Order: sequence, then structure tokens, then C-alpha cells
Amino acid sequence: MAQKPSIPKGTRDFSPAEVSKRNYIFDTIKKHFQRFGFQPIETPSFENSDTLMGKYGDEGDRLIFKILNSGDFISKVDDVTYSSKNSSSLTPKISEKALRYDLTVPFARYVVQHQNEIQFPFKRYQIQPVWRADRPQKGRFREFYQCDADVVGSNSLLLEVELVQLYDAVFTELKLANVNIKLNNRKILAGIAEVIGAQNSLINFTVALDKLDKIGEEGVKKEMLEKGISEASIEKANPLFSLTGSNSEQLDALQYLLSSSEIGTKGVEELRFIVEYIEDVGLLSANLSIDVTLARGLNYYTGAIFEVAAPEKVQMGSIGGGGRYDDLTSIFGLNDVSGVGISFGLDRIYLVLEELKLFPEEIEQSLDVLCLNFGEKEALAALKLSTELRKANLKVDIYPTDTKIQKQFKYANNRDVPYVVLIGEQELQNNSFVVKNMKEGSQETYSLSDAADFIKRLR
RNA sequence: GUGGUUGUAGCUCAGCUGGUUAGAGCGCUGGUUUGUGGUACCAGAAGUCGCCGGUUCGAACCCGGUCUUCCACCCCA
Repeated sequence: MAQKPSIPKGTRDFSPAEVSKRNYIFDTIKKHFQRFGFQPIETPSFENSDTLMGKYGDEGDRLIFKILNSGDFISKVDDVTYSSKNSSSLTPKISEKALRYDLTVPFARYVVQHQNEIQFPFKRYQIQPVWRADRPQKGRFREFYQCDADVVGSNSLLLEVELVQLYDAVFTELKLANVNIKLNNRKILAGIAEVIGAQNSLINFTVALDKLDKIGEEGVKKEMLEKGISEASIEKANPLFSLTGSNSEQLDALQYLLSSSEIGTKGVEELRFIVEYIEDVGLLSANLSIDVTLARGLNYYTGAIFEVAAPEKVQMGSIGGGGRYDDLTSIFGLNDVSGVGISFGLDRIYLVLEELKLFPEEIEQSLDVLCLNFGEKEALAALKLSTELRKANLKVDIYPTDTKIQKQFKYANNRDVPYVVLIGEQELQNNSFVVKNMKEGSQETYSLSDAADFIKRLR
């Protein structure tokens, strides 16, 4: 054989079994999106570069896949730019399109572009792949699916409450119990920065704080110092490291800490609303916990932020996240449209379910019945029977050639077929068919004129 | 983007300080069994040792490059 073909770094092929399992997750998420009143949209896999560039910070820009212009694009570049060998000035001249990096920014573009056709508040869901020029690791790919549900055109906190319920509903149905939905609010982070006198380094402050569970209190303080936050400010932030107790206890402590900050107080109020409503309505299996260290990188969030952590025994980053963004559409020229949304990381959820063996067995069963092939006449009878069985919604296959029965059985075995139908010379004479239960090894005979009898037994 | 790690049969992996014909288990094919799989026994096929180059009388093994895997940063689903 020639050189074996391959696929690019960070991409994957999916086998039939893998696709079945992925569809199981997709279907579950989609079902609950619809139950909460979200409608589907789709957007192109690539956008104009200026739609995406600059929306995710410098780091994000680096991770966006750029698409080369068509035609003789290099001849259109002026000599100065060309010979400068500067990627950032050359790139916009030779690439005007880019693969989508997430679903939120394209959605914002969609809302602005179709603002006159949309009925607000607009609840949409979107399940499509996104691409990042990242260095792959476990649970990090360069092509992966996001499943997003967003609402634009309302700043009601009821939506945040519903989104928490939505997370709960999906993960409960996937049997992934006790996921931890972490909740914070950008206004609280802004309030803290204000109170400790570090409002100018809000980003550095939150990014450092976000690493608390990873590098510990000392590590966080060290990083803050390195990023130019004063020792006095860090000193004032000390109470944050000792926030404990129930959600409402933490809220009380935060309220006191942030009483001098208008924005901080607003953030506490918003969180309290969400927490109290959720307590009242109850959750099926998830936990909701306030986590002031939760920051999330994307700079467009302005209110609540969510993140769903995989169960602790599984080594995996977050399996979902989201938040409220008050101003996302204004970058495309539409002001005063508040949005809030959440995202499910399909590929990571898959890895978690696989690791915890939570996929139901049935979903991998691609066939209910296999009819063996004993020759032309016999196969015709099998075909007629198959038609009946397929009408009854069974997944049925006929072995296409009359090779050795042993081989056909082996095939049935490898495909995990629960029932094998045998129609040979004898059966044809008696107008009957034999059904072998592959698990138990038992066999039963039915009449060819009464397939319904067999169908009834399967139910 | 920075630093490290991995690659040998379809799969999971052995392979000594470089030595001539590269191994195992599982899987696959055939047979024991011409209408019975999943068990057992017997036989067999299958590898340019990721790719390109270098050192050497000789390279799976040493060196350089490249691709890939995974990991830690960065960032993030």
C-alpha cells in the first residue's frame, strides 16, 4: 500500500458507534432546547474576517483559522506590505474570510442583520461545529461542536434562572448527576476591583483570580503582583479567599464587602435573584454554587457568568459555559439589545460520558434482526418478511450473499444483532421461519404468514 | 505561541550497551464442523519499526528535520 492517508491535527473521524453516541447527546440537548422554547438557526461555517477579528481578544485572534483569498491573491499585495514579512499586516491583505470560532458572535451578527424580521425576545439554539487553531490536548480539538442556546432582547433575570434549569434538565437526562453549575457575575468582579482600587487592571485581576483552584491563594497573589496590582489592593482582596458557606451566606459576605460599590451591589442583587428563584423551583440533580473566582475569558460578558464543571473524578475542563452580554450586538451597530446564553461542549460531554460509562447500551444497537441468506428463493422469502418487519419499525438487514452460514452467523455476532432469522429449504417448504435468540442461543419457529406473532414477542 | 512527550501487524504493546531472519496477546483468514455465532483445538496471512535525511561495515535503536499523540504553560468547550 502507498503512504497511509491522514487527517489534520486536532480533527477526528467518527465510527458508526461513535456517531450513534454523539447523536444521543445531540438529540437530548436539542429536545430540551425545544422544550424551553428555543428555535434553531444555522449560520455559515465561515464569516467575513472583520466579523470575527477583535471579538475574542488578542489571544482569540491568534486562534482564528483564516481562509486564504481565491485567485492570484499574492499579486494584489503592495510591495511594501509584501516585503515587510509582517504577518499581522499581511494577513488582512491575503485573507478576508475566517472559520467561525464560536456560535455567539455569528449569532450577534445574525441578530443585527435580521433585526427587522426577528420577533424579540428571540430565543434561538444552534448546534454546529466551530474551529480553533489551538494546540490539541485531551478534550481540546481544532474542530469541535458547540450547542448554544441564547436569548436576546430581554434583560429579565428569569432567563438566567431558566438557563440554569436547562443545564440541569440536560445533564440529568444524560444521567450525568451532580454536575456543578458555577455562577458568578461580572458586576461583582468589577465591584471587587473597584473596592480594592484595581479597576484599571480588571482583566488581569479576574484572570489571576480564576486560577485559584489550580495554583492556590499564594499563586494567585503572586500573579497579581506580577501583573502590576499593588500589594495594598491584594491585601484588601483577602476576604475573597475565605468565602465559604452556603450560597446565601456567601452573598451576605459579598454584599457587606461590596457595599461601597454601586456596580458590585447590583451584581450581588442579581445573583441573589437567581439563587433564590432556583432554590424555590428546585433542581433535578445539578448543584448551583456561587464561585467568585469564576471569570471566563471572553471579554463580552457583562452580567451573570456560568460554567459547568465535569464531576471531579474525571479530568476534564469545563463542559459548558455562558453568561449575559449586554452589548454584543452594538459592535455590529445595534444598541440596547441584551443577550444571555449558555453553551454545551458536545465533545467533552462525550468524553465524560464515555469515561463514566453512562451511554445506554441500546444506542449502539444498529440492527434488531438479521435474516440469513440461504439462496435465491429463500432470500426472496426473507425479503418479504423483512418488509413486514421494517413496517413495524424494526431495523432489519438481509445478508446479501449466500455464503457459508457459519460466516453469516459470525457477522451477526460481530454486529451485536439480538435476533437472527433463518429461512432455508426446510422452512420454505413448511412456510415458516426460525428465529434464533443470539444471547440465549434458543430457537423458535414461526409461520411466514403470521409475522405479527414474532413482532409481538419482540415488544 | 513556549517547553516537554509519543509513534513498531487491524488493535494493545514487547524489542538488551546499534548486530544480520522484528516478536506476543487480541483480532483476521482457513480447517476440525457442507444449516448455527459467541467456547475449544490446529494451521495461516499480515509490518519500507510515522515520514525525510545523516552518522556507521551495519540503525526500530544514535543525530537533525518534519508530521502526529498526549502533557504543562497560554488560553479555553
